[in-house]
Amino acid sequence: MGRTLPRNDELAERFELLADLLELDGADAFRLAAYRRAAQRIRESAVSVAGLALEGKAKRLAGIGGTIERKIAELAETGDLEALAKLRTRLPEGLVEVMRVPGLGSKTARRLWAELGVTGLEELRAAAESGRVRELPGLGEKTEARILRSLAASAPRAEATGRALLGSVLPFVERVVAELATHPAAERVSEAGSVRRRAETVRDLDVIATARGGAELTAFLAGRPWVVEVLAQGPTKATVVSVDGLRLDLRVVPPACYGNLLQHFTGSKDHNVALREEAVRHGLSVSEYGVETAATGKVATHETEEELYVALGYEWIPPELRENRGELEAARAGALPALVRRADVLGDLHAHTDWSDGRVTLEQLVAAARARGQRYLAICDHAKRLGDGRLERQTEAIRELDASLDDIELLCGVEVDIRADGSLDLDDGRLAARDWVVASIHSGLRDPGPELTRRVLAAIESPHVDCIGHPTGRKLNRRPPSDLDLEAVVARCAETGTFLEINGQPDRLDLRDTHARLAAEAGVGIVLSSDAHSAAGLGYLDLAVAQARRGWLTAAQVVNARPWPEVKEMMKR
DNA sequence: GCCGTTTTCGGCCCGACTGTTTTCAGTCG
Repeated sequence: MGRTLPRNDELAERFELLADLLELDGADAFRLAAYRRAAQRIRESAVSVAGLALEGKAKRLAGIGGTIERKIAELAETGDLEALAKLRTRLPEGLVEVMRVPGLGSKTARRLWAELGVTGLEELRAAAESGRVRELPGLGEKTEARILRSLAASAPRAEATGRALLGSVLPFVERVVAELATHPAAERVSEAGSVRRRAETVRDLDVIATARGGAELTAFLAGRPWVVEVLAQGPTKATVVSVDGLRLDLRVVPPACYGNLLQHFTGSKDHNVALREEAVRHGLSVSEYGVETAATGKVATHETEEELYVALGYEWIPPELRENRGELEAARAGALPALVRRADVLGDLHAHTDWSDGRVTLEQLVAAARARGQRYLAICDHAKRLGDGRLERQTEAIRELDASLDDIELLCGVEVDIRADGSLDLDDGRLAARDWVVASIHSGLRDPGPELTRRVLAAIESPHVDCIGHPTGRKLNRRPPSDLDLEAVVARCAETGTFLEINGQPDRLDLRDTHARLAAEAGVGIVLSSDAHSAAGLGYLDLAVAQARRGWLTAAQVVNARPWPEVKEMMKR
């Protein structure tokens, strides 16, 4: 085998840089948009796009044509792009950062370079501090002050990604929606934006409402005790900052176009752009205020999203699918999947107690699971904490508790480590006696892809391993996914009948949406897990369900959307 | 640069806000 192929995120980064430099170079805006669309498509792809390009198959991805396919192949073969090298000789690369300063853009950045010699953030700061920025025609004192504010604010923040975990904000948004709904002036209130789409991380929070008296409702929001700062407040809009530093936008809209506005503010941007482009081809112009028929100039409004999508020729599309990943075509054909719902999931197959690193007793965890209506629960404490006969004693405790309960079935599971050599940290005899076995990698996550892949494939070959836990080992905002060859893992899971997990821990959500979709389409059973280490942690199952829905999964593709006896029949052993 | 149920050429979502302007360009979501 020759050089290793560039990863999708590495390819995407190259094309994003290419687009930025082209923008600074004054290239046609549609060309830049094409590179950026392609970059996003590559980043989201569940399969190696470099691999596809070398086989001439990358063109199958929407937004990638012959030119970009050749450039991907060039990157895979030479490690660089001629186009990029050429631009670098013409433009200072630091100008990209200047362009990124809020309020500035490519045009302004280019002028700052051409007229003041600014080639990076340091020179920008110096130019602003010495009052030279305000001397350029079209720029003034306010712009100069804003640049200095942005530079001061962004320096310490550079480390953080600035995006909050869905799991950490969702309960808050739900509380805000409920609070607003209790106000007498409120009529309809809904979450919107990336939270409504259940994106794994979000930058800010959006809520929209209809109301008799918008000013009253925005004033009510601004006066909530958890609000520490009011950035804007008027009759139709308020922006506040919460004690946790979360920015929340409330928009109050007329009832007649509630559907149009909810759709608009739910996004995603890519979904809306694609939807509007398609509408234009049908002689319709879509905005947040309604749908205008170009020929007559008549504007139709829609009280609900359902009416809006139907008027445009689609089935209503669940928010989790609105990422322009094929949902518009499917909705037009009436071929959207019936997504798995929370109520479909009958049991939880991955939870911990204080027999290992959980923070609750077995009894407490089981009580919480019963309160949530779980019909079965697999106790999966770490094998390495269950030596010296503790595994056997825990088994007894689980069996005894199980015998005393008739509304829930308790399973003696285990989470085993996949060691560096691919072996498991529990012997075959004990593994065979478990009801359910999750195997996970907890070490060497930065090792080269081929090594990690060998380890996971070895675990898949074990007749006792039912499911691979948090397969890529990523921690959102903290640790990138490992270089595991997921395509190879998926293929072998499909052949052996091994399941893959969507781990619902807020910072894991692993598998991610596109990988789950790839695996399920290949016929691999997907297990939705809380990986709870506490009673409240059982609620992370909801996040796993959300991620599954973003991965287009139906109940039939979810292993634990079945009663336990049927799960047992699906298992490979 | 991509794309096609009019098109292989000529389109490419739509509106709000800001700062700097006398009518708009740039930026943002």
